[in-house]
Amino acid sequence: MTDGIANDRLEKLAAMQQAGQDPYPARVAKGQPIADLLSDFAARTGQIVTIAGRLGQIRDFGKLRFSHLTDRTGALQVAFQRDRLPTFWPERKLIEGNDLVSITGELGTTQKGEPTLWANEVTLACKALRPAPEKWHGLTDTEQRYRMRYVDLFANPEVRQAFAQRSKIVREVRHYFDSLGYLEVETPILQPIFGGASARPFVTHHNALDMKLYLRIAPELYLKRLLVGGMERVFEIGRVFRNEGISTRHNPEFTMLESYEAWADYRDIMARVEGLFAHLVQTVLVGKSVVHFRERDYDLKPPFQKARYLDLFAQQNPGVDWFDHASCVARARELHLKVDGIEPAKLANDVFEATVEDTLLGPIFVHDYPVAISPLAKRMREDARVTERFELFVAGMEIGNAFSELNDPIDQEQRLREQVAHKDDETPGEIDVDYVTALEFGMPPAGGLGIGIDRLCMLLSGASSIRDVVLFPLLRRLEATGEESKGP
RNA sequence: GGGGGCGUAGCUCAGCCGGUAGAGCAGCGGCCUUUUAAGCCGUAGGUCGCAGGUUCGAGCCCUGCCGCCCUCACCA
Repeated sequence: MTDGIANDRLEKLAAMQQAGQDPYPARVAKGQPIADLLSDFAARTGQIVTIAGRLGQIRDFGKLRFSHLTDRTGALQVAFQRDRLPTFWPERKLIEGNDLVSITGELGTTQKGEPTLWANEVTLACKALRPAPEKWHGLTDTEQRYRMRYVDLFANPEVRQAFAQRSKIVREVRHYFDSLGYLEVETPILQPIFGGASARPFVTHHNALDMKLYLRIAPELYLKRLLVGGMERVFEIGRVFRNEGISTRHNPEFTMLESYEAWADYRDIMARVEGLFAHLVQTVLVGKSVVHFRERDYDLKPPFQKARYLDLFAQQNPGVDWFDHASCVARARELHLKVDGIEPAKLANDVFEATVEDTLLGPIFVHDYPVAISPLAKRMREDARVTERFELFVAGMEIGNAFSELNDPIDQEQRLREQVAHKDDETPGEIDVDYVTALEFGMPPAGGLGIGIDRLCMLLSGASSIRDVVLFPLLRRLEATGEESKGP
């Protein structure tokens, strides 16, 4: 396993150990945040301070050497001067670029005016046995960046920044719902029956109970049980798992926000979504509501456009009746879509996706979806063929999905029964009877919402691939070779 | 699963028509007290993704495989 470890670094490590120095001390002098030092640097000139972090490449001038030290908040130049470091100087070469160090010294500037810490004391905090990637380009090979994200993160500051942004987005989403009196809850990830969406699940097994379990594809059915229980405003931000293809918009595990609010309908939830975006624009984007995503600009400042699902369908498919199977089949053939063995409702929706989705630059709310593709949504008062449901699209990408929740247990059971009857790989094999029972106890009228947090992050940070907002995207395991195959 | 692209030193990349494997950075040995992609001199570093094949000769051509990226399909 010494592959990639430079020999000279091992030699330096051995030299230090021989000299009685610990290359991996448990504790070193803690550093002050570099950003704090830089914020009022002029006033701090002459102060003795300690900073700690990773050392950059060293620029050597004989009796003077420069480097930069990076911590979580920023980077500061460090100068090592022979005359200031009588004991450290002879062994200065044992500490090199990419090592983690704690340095105490005096703040000052160089002749060129660069803020600099003039080191008086240097302590190795951790010897790095592998060098940093190339200083100018960083790590660019995408495969390496994903497989060794830890290197990507320290070598490419903009990557650190992107994930700091993700953290901020999640925090502000949480803050928004919190401020509306929603309770944050956690529901089962291991589920005996999967439901709440349409996707193939990951399957696992509990040994002690000898029970088949699924990793959740959505938390929906559990969250709505909480509405029955009187928790009138709840939300969950958590991982869901879908055993589907991988693409720039799909990772097998991703983060979903779901929220449910009693005594609200989908119109109220639409307002909540706009409120959420207004909040994110203000906090995360600091007022700059236009984001650049995949070669285009999008203004995320509400209010958003609205359009009926069936109107959009009719616009792009003139003369085609969504509810008439024969006419949808003809249109699907025209579009070279798969027709055989596809449920009529799914086929009609496939036509919608093929013809409409790409045109939804948005942000736009598409609303009033047909019942057949909305098994958990309440029917519209005016037209029982469609439901009170909307999806939010930006850049042709589905960001959110919401509806007035179906709370009629009899209608719900019927729809679940139909689903199971037309079961495919993505339908639960059985009805979640307990969920129907819960509805029988009475669930208040409510509006629910689901938002893909990863896609939201993509949009807000302009990342064109979901892998750029997921720290450790799923990759195929590399074939173990020889001794590397030995595991713990 | 289909189509396209890529894989060469630790990193970033060259490598022409098939003819001894290259550079920069990082490293190592020197010189240098104000650099910040420091500079200069010297030095070391390779299973060219893997396995076959064609050829006098393969990083380059052919076949298969592995991995990654893009794209289409799939994925409400």
